[in-house]
Amino acid sequence: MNPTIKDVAKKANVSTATVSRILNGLPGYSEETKKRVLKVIEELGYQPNAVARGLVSRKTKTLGVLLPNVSSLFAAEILNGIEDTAHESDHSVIVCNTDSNGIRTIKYLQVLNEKRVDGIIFTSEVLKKEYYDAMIEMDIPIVLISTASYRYPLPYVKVDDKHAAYSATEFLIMNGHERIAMISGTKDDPIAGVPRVEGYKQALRDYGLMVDEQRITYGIDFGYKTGMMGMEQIINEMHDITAVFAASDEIAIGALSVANKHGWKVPDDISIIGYDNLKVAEMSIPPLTTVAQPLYEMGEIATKMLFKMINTGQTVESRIIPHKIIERQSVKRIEQ
Amino acid sequence: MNPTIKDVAKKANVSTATVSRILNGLPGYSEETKKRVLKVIEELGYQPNAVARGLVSRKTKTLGVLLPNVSSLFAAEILNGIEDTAHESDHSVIVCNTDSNGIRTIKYLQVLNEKRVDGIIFTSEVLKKEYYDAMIEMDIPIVLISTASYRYPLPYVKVDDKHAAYSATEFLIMNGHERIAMISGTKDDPIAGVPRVEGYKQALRDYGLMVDEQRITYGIDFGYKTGMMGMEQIINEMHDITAVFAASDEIAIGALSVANKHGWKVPDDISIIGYDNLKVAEMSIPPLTTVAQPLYEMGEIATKMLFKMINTGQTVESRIIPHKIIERQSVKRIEQ
DNA sequence: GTGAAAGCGCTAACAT
DNA sequence: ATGTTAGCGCTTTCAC
Repeated sequence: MNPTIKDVAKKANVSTATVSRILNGLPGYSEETKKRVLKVIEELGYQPNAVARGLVSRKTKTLGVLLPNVSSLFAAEILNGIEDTAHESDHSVIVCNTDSNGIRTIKYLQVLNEKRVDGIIFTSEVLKKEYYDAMIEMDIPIVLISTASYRYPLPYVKVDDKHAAYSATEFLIMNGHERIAMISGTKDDPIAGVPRVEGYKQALRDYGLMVDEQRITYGIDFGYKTGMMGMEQIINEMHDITAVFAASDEIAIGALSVANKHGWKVPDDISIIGYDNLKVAEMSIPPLTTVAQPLYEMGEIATKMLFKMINTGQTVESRIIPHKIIERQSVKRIEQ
Repeated sequence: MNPTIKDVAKKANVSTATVSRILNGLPGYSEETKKRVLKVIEELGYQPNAVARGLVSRKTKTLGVLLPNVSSLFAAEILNGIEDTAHESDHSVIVCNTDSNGIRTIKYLQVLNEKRVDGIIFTSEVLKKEYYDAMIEMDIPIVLISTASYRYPLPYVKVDDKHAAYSATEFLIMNGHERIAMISGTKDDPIAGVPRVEGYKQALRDYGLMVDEQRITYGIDFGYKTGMMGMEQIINEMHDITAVFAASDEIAIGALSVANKHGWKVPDDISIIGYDNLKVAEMSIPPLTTVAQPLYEMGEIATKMLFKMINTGQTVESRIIPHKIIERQSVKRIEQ
């Protein structure tokens, strides 16, 4: 059995109040008793019970993180940033793999509420009304990562998707490409879908190039398979394309595979630019040029925002994080 | 303010005991009062406080998971299996990124103890004496994944590393290869290092092939860079090699990149077999032949073992999980 | 500088 | 079938 504060108090001949003060650095005891109590704590191997502490203090020093897919590199890097930052401030994080499943998400929100976590980070998914309602009910600080809601006033941390997609397309254009295809993910995803397609179109328009809906391919997610299917379609149906903008690195890597399978050399026969800058981007053949989202930092920033809200009780400003192009070897400069 | 069980009791004109019984499915109330209480719970939006509950029941329904590197695909898949399984049994999981750092690990163990988690899963790292001591002190169920300790009696879930490495090497031999190099990870890692090298040597010996220490390359970890450096060395110093056994998929992918950079075609000029079967293994060019560790399932199995220990209080048998060769396109059959 | 005691929200033993 | 009550291990107010 773990010793309790009472055991410590008894053995040190003080009250539990004094032990508590010493443990929490509050004033109200002499150096001498402090020394004595600390010695007893040491001897007993006493470790305070955080559950009891949480009950009275109404602070559990734990955060909840909701992710659609823990096993993706994307989520893993964000989670890493969150966990490191939480740890620095002595907080634990509970991971919740929502699987993009509505009822599972609601279930998690309920569990996090029952466990009285101090704050929640909600990642990479569209914020449905029912989620928002449940969150409001909980009345604790919440920060969004890589998603945003214009209907609901929750602070978020994300890159400007439209702008980032614009930059990627522009990069291709600056390298001499004029017939550029795009492999998008889910067609009507309001976060990673629509805005990226719009950024792509906008860039083409701004540089006086033709926007052709036929050059845009959609998939069922932002994964490898979507990239493979998109590239198949491009190779089979679009014969004059010189470059493709992939809406994610996984898509880009799927595209790379298919290009390779068909004997197309990247970047000599076709250029590809990705989106995200996952670790795999530098491990691909050839290393992938991509527009980077600083995932780890986004997790870090969101967590710091959350702490600010937790500690001050105030709301905090959303943050648009700058993206940047990471130039590697999947895009070729071509001369007109 | 969240309503408490008292609020519910008062509004429903019953005692808190009755509410508690209804909440926990214990006998002792009429259908009618149950209906009435449930209605009040609904109206008030009451959610039981798991912290208070945990204090009295001494069960927090949360598990702690220690991982050396959350952002690796390897860890992410194990974590995924753990989280899913825990969720099925209504438990939460706290992730702890140890960063392979001793003092950080001890710190986490302490936090998990203070938070009174019901069990711990310790992953992919050598179990030091100080960790073990801290664990014993906590006196809660613990399961190891992808690591084991012969000195300490903790149940584990892992593949037989030596055997798996043997299988990989044997696979190469069966495909006609006789001069096989190996890119290992950390030289004296007792789990993923030494046994895999031994399995490799054993296979060569068993098939009457020469074991040459010069054909083994060591790195600083089991990552991409190690693979790159190893392959550089193989290309520069070992001219008659026809196949290489990489001690991890990341190593294999690093090797793939370097081979490609030097204009060596895989598998035509050199064959490569990996280890792990991460998701990236099928995304590489060419898709990687590898010996699979069922990571997700290992997380699942370990979690179930943990629950068994938690629920029965009994110890449980360690599990050696079968590995298997996943044949893709990075190994060529050669004729003598 | 220190202690007594109430209370956080719940469960469980014991009454009735 | 239902209520009373004593804790679980801690923090915190109020006394001294």
